[in-house]
Amino acid sequence: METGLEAFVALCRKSEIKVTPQRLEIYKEIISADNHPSAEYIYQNIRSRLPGISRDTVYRTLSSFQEWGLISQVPNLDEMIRFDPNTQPHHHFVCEKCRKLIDFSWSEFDSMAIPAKLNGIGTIHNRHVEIYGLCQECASKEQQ
Amino acid sequence: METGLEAFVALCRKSEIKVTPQRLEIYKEIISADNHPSAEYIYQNIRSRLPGISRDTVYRTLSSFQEWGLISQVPNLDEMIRFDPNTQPHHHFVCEKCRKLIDFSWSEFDSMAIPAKLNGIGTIHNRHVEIYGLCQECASKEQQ
DNA sequence: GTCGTTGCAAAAGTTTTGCACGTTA
DNA sequence: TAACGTGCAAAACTTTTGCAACGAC
Repeated sequence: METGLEAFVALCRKSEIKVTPQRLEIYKEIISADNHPSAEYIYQNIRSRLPGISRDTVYRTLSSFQEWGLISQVPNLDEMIRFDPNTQPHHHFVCEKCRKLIDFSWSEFDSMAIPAKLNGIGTIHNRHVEIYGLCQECASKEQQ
Repeated sequence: METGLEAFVALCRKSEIKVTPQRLEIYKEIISADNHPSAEYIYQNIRSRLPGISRDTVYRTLSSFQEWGLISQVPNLDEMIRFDPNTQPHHHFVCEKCRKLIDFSWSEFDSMAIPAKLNGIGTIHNRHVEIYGLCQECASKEQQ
């Protein structure tokens, strides 16, 4: 925890990023929360310590932290909900550029034993793979 | 296509669900679109054929279709973006009830060859597993 | 003092809800 | 005709943006 904060301040000094109370609190909240918080959750939790903070500071700071490689976004397809006429369990290839989704099956994965570390984690219902990359169309456009 | 539509009408008749022009168009759009469309995409595409249709009909119909098992939602953690202080590639266990996320690594999966079917699909950058279930806390509450 | 950051306010975009009217069976 | 479905309008909620004031270095 301490180490994380110190590393943050050191990185800022080195990278000419200004250290502000808001950034410190947001960073502290993310590394101490164990639930992969959302922007709104962070905002609500910080308000008691920094009463004047505004939502947009939280959003902008999180966006900056991502840019600087301090945090990452939990993989999520889109901000929009998308629908699938295939109601059977299956996996997805996701084009990072055009967001096209291609279904595929992977029986070898489906029948694979789950890591031993997950034994006491709870009840497992199903599993899903997402493979990210560029689809053929986008990959060929990229080369031009 | 035809078969899908006929099956839809048959299911409706059997289940005392009313067949309306809006429902038919929305269903047709989903099964013919190859891109796992969003509600907004479906709305925009149907408007030319059903000029009077409203957004909320599309949303409510999609919600009904899900309830009836005709379509599924593409797996997505939440409507909100969530952040992760762990910037290394890793996988997630997702509790379906409290939405808690637990990180885990799975080197056996990471080094597994990707299905041959995906060979010509494009450029692959990375892959991510999501395991869905109930965490220990929620599973024990469930039993009570 | 300079320039990056912040707060405020407003807006954009997705999704939900209440209510009166229309339509299906 | 009875019950369900739809359209309209408004609202809730997450996220983004423009601008003036503030604060870190």
